[in-house]
Formats: sequence, structure tokens, C-alpha cells
Amino acid sequence: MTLDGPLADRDRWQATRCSIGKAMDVIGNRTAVLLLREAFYGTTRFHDFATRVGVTEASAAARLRELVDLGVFEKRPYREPGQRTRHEYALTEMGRDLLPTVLALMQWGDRHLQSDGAPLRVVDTSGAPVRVQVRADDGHDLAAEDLVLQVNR
Amino acid sequence: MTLDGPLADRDRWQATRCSIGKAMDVIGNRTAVLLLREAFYGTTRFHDFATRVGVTEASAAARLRELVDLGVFEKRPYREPGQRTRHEYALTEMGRDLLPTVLALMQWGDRHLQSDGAPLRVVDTSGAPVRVQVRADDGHDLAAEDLVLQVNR
DNA sequence: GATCTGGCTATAGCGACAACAAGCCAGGTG
DNA sequence: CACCTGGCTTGTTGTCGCTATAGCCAGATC
Repeated sequence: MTLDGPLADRDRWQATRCSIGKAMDVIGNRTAVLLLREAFYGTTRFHDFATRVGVTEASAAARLRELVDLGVFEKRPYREPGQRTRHEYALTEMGRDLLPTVLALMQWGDRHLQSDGAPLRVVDTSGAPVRVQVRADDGHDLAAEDLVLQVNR
Repeated sequence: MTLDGPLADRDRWQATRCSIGKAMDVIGNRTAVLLLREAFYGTTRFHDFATRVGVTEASAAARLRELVDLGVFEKRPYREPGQRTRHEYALTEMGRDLLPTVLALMQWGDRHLQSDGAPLRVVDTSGAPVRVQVRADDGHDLAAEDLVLQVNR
């Protein structure tokens, strides 16, 4: 990655407002990310989140509350026939925007942390394999050395 | 996301070998991700990593050692004229493969956690904006509802 | 041979997150 | 109206990652 303009001398600036750090402060723990995984897999109810992620209900409740406060999930009332009103957890747009992040982690783990190959596979509705890529508007895939970092405004 | 075949009944399988969880076990802490950020920005030396990430040298040493053991970084000897041999930390292919993950976090933070807009901007060498996308081979961008999850093999 | 410097290592303490276990509450069923 | 169930909440205890401070070591310089 090339550092452009005032960024060129790395000793003269600090990444104080870094979005990567802010994102890690918020979703930088295992349980939060696995809750997101389950949400993308279709889970909506509290007990299912806790058991499918494999954490205690105390842990799931704490993490879900943080994510609701943040705006990643929203609690929505629902009612099954003959049942009282309950709440389900649904991803907001902010939460759905984490799809590339979660799939990027999965893709990296599949490639580098699984001795026997990936256990699961993500494809599109036509069956074609899906990947997470860094790309410019014209569509070609980019590596770190093709990138330039600039100050915004 | 649609769960295909044996995955359809979510109560009948457990994500025990989940790549997302394994990835989070390894790079699921703020310091590790910020060390990766600095590596992509071009940092190679121990002291620079510690000060630019903003953690103590003890912390940086512990995290870097884990990442070297894992194969994300490698230590390489180098020698400046008139200096003794020292070591620098360089990303391996495994580490470079984390670019989409790190940029996905940045992109999400830029959009959802910055009140005044993104502080930095990533472009390609022609100046065109760069994004992290979930896409199929034919190139179009995909959302969660366009995806299908299958068992591998 | 003493000193300096970069690159760590050691120790102690704190806060976040986890597990386990138990308890609480609202509302529907019998 | 007692009981059950889903959805939490409240301890308690343990581990992990961070900070702060101090110390160590190897090799170049003086």
C-alpha cells in the first residue's frame, strides 16, 4: 500500500480516528461475530442464538444487548398463535453491512486454518462459488501493493 | 442466506469446525488487527509497530509472537550499514490474505462508526475508489439473501 | 572493557469476557 | 390461582489481554 501526500511520512501522523480500531472495539470479540454468523444463517430467537453459538445465555444476552444498543441488531415483537408476544433479533442495515467482514473471516479461515479443507461452502443461487474481494469500480481484483491511502478531504 | 440440503434444519447440525470461530480465536483482538493494519501500511520494525498501534512493547511483543507462530508474519533478518543484524516482521501470504478482512472492517467502520465521515480513503493506482465486495465469479455484487450455504463434499 | 541502543522479557495489577449455577418475571395453560 | 416456559438477570470465579514499570541481552561504538 502506498501512503499518499501528508501520509507519506508515517512518523508524522497517528491513526487516531481509525475505523478499523473502532470496528474492533465493537465487534472485536468471538461471541459478537458468531452471533452475526447465526443471524446471517437465519437465527432470530434468543435461545437459538445462545445454543447455536455455544455460549451461555448470560453471555449471549450481554453481547446481544450491546449489539442492539449499537444498532447492529433490532428487537422486534412477534407473536406465534396461542403464544404471548415475544421479541426476535433482526439485523439492521448496519448489521447486514457486516456480511463482507464475516465472509472475509470465513474465507481466510477456510484457506489457512482448516487442515481438511473448508467444512462449508458459500455459493450464489446459480451454484457459482462466492468470494470476498478487494476491487475497484472497474471490477478487477486488487492486492495490497495496488492500493493508495489518502487523506479524506 | 439459504441453508441447503442437510443444513436446512438448523437444529440438526452444529458449526463445530466453523472457520469464522477459528479465525476469531486467532485474530479476534484489537491489537492483532491493528498490527495487521500497520503491516499493510508498510511498518516492519518492532518499535514502530508498538508506537504506531499505540500499545506497550510488552503487548506488541506478545501479539507479534503469536502471529509469527501462526504463520501470519515471518521474522526476517536484515542489516543496516554499520548496524548489527536485526529482525523485521513481514507479512506472509497467509497474512496478506487478510487484506479483505481488514479492509472490510475499515469500510464498515467508515460507514457506520464515524460521525464526520471516513478519515482516510483507499483508492487504486488510477485514483478510483476501492471497495470490498461479496461477489460470484461473474462479477456482480451479492447480498445475504442471494447466498446459499452448502456442505463441502 | 564500559556504555549505549534496539529488541525484547518479567512481574504485578486491572478490566473485559467467559463459564457455571441460580433466580426472576411475564404471560399463557390447566 | 398454581404452574410452566421463554427470556433473560444476577452472582461467583477463572482466564485473557492490556498497562506500567523494570530488567535483560547482544552487538556495535568509544
